[in-house]
Amino acid sequence: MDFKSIESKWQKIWEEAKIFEAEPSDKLKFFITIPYPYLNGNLHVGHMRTFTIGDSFARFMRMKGYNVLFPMGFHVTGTPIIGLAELIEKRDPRTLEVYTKYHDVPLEDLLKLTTPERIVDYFSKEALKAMKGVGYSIDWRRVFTTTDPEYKKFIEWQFWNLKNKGLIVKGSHPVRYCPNDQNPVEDHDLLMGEEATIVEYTVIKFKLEEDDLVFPCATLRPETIYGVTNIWIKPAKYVIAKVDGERWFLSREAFEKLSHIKKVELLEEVDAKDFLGKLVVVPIVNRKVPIFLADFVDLDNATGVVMSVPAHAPFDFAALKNLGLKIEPIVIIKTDIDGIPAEAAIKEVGGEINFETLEKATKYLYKKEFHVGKMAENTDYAGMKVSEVKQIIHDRLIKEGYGDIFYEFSEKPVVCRCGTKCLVKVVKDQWFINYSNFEWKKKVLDYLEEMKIIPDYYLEEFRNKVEWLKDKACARRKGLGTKLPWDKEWLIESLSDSTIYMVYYILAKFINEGKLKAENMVKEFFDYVILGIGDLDEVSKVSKLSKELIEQIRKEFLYWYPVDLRSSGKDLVANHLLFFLFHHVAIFPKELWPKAIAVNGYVSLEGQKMSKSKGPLLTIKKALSTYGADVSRLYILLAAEYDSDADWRSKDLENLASSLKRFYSLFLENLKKEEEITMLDRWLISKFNRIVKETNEAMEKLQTRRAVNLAFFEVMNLVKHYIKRGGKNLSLILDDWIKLLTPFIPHICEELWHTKHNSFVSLERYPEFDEKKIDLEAEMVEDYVMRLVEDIKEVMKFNPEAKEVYIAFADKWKYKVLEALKDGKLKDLMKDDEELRMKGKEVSDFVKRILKEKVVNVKDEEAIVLENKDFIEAETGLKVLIDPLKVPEEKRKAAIPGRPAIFLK
RNA sequence: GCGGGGGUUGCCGAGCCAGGAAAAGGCGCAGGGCUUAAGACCCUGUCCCGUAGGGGUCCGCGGGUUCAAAUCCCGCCCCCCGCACCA
Repeated sequence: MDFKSIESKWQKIWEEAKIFEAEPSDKLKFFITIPYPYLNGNLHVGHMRTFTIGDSFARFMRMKGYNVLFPMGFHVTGTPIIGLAELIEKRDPRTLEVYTKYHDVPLEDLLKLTTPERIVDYFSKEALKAMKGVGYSIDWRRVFTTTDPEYKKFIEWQFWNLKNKGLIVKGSHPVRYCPNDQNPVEDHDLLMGEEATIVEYTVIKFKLEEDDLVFPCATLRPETIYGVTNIWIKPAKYVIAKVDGERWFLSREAFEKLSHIKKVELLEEVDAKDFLGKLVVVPIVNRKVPIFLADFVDLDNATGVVMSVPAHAPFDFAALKNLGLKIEPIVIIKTDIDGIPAEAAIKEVGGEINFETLEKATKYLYKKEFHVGKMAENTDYAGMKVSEVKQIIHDRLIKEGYGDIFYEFSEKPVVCRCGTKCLVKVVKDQWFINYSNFEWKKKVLDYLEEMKIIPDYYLEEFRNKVEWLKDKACARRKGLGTKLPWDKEWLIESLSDSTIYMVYYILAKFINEGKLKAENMVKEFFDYVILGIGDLDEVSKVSKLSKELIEQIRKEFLYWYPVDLRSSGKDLVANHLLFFLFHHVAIFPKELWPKAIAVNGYVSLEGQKMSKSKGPLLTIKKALSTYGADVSRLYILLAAEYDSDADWRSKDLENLASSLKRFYSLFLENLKKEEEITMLDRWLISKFNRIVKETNEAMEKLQTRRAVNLAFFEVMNLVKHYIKRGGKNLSLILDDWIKLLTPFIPHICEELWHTKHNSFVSLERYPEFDEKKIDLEAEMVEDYVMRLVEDIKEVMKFNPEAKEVYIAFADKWKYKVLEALKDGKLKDLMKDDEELRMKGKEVSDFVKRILKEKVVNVKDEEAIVLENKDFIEAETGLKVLIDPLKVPEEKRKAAIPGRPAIFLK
């Protein structure tokens, strides 16, 4: 058999029969969406995981009787595609290598992709091919690309809507910036320092006693201002610069950095030594403290001027000690530490005074004081928590004119791909989406409690992320996309133009049919169709669309919306999925907010992380050509559950492929008609029915791994057992088994289904649990036989020479006692039954044992053994004889109902 | 640092939310079958002990609750992911 030809055959037939094209009907609808992929490369098996989970669920719901809409589009807005086009144009060797080697793009094709348009065109065709090749049940009439003119109209409408609601604001914020490229730098544009984050230092202005020269000390612990005893500068050259109308004493590096944040003017260069011993005034505290020199001061960190708090900063403590200066540390934070905290911290981590221990001690103390520390009596905030006071003092300093902010990287150096050291720049007059808006957040938080999050522990993650979300810059200077309609200098950033586009799938069908054009898509049109606002006659007039069409679109929108499930990779939790919620909550009435979100994990390759830009990468194209669609689908569903990561291992794929082949031929070999129904057949039906139940339960929770495990492997085990036991009527479950597997391996199932039927199994009803099919008797009998075989085999270990096995069943009285015990009438029985009373001890031992062991309760043990004699003999290689007399008495006595005595000879 | 997830038998990975199996499944390994042979496939075994169906020790570490804990509680150690203006 050739799975690949089966797959393309059914894909073609499905497409021709249009069975996945969804139209409103009187059935219950189910609208499932997966985030459209970003097309700066070919789709890979990571995409395949997310899409396959979605597709299996879409197929499952379809078979459950829902009218399922599963659409797809392509995301191309933003900068990476432009960047890629430039790199290809430049014939960048690394890019050419990655795209030919990992993205499977033939070199001749790749070399042509020198413009964003060609890249979009090329990869969208490839993506379409790949997705169709996996057999996704997508309604392809609704496909679109985010640079379509109609899409831009939609985005413009969305942004006007947000703006009118006051959710778009202007502001400034710090970004990582390359002074050479004069552009913000993204992670993948970095040579070094990807880990670095932007840290906000508080700058505290200490003024020189004799004039107004400012010593701006940068600190992460503004609350320690009460403990300042001196300030430190490095014995080196500094500069004096004009900053905000003041004269600041700064390192040369700090001056450079500051020049990107605010207007600064270099006044003169000075030598630190000239300031040694001069006095400065500590703001708020109004204490005069001296300036000292210290080598540990880093000119390239923040301002290059630091304040000294020996009681709470191990470096300061050690430096003062080293200088032999008699300066008394001032303790201003209380924890459980006695004495001087900095000193204690140094002791705690090892005592040696060197850079490493001081670093460790600093970290230790910072952590401790931040979490459990309280401000001491000699401060303005006695008794308050350090964690709270920190912010209060920071704000107070700025408010009173003694403070400022300085941004710095947490790790250094941070180097751009061009080789230049990056710095932090504050971008001004930027457009933001006002996610920090309290009421907006509140609405989202409240709604989270109502919606379904899969897996459920992600609810907590979402709550936290909503709290944490700050305003987001939503516009850029560079990239593909839609211009901000009220400020055409700016392009709407790509995470912001992809938040409510699920609406667009409903419009896209009409657009692709040519019924709806960009020129029709005016504000009134969207307002009416999406929000139900406006007058139909008026809307028809300004949009130049017929009233019928407008009404139809409105109706279809209301039929399909809201989104019932958005299923996505976990990388989108802290960004897209949040924005998706925020924008829905802001724009739509509550009944149109999304119902559920599901999150799945990544895929690695033989234990290695995949990377689009560095490799390794396995494209869907390659996976399909190597393993085929159904094998890949089954594998990726099985590889991991929920958000845990899956590891793609070719060895396992191969094994799975042969299992599928076995399944395929097993099916074809067992098509023949049923013979008489036996106890074993009843067992098969009963057990299968249990699996049907569990598979349904698993799918309802989107546990595809569990579902596949049950529907394929567990059933396979049943079938193997059944055949080994001599079962002849496998066809009893085959139809249902095929249906059970259709969401996962639709092509093979469709092929096998058509050996007997003319319908599409993709549209059949999914098997449901049927209580009546549970057959406890048949299950018990099977358990009994297998237990007996197991026991005989166990004993065979000790008597490998045995030729025969003698079986003796438990004495009659034991069955009587068991019955009575079950009915709770054991006491009565013992009273009435003379024989049992005689056996007092024996009876109580027996009762103890059956309470401990699970008793298989079957009716006629002898009949069962006789019926299965052939099987037992075949399994054990022993001759089975029912002859109590040949079984030694002590063994016979040990027999209990359901577990006969056996004796090997 | 903050937040989320996790540490299970050689490996991967269920089970733990609803406490009562040496602990599913797969891989690997060993033995057997099949085959001219290899591969594939099928069967059996895979913590330790045991000449009778049994016993013992196990689920990051250390405590606790319980007749009973991988499963509940407390403390500790370690690992992974996110922290943005970027898709």
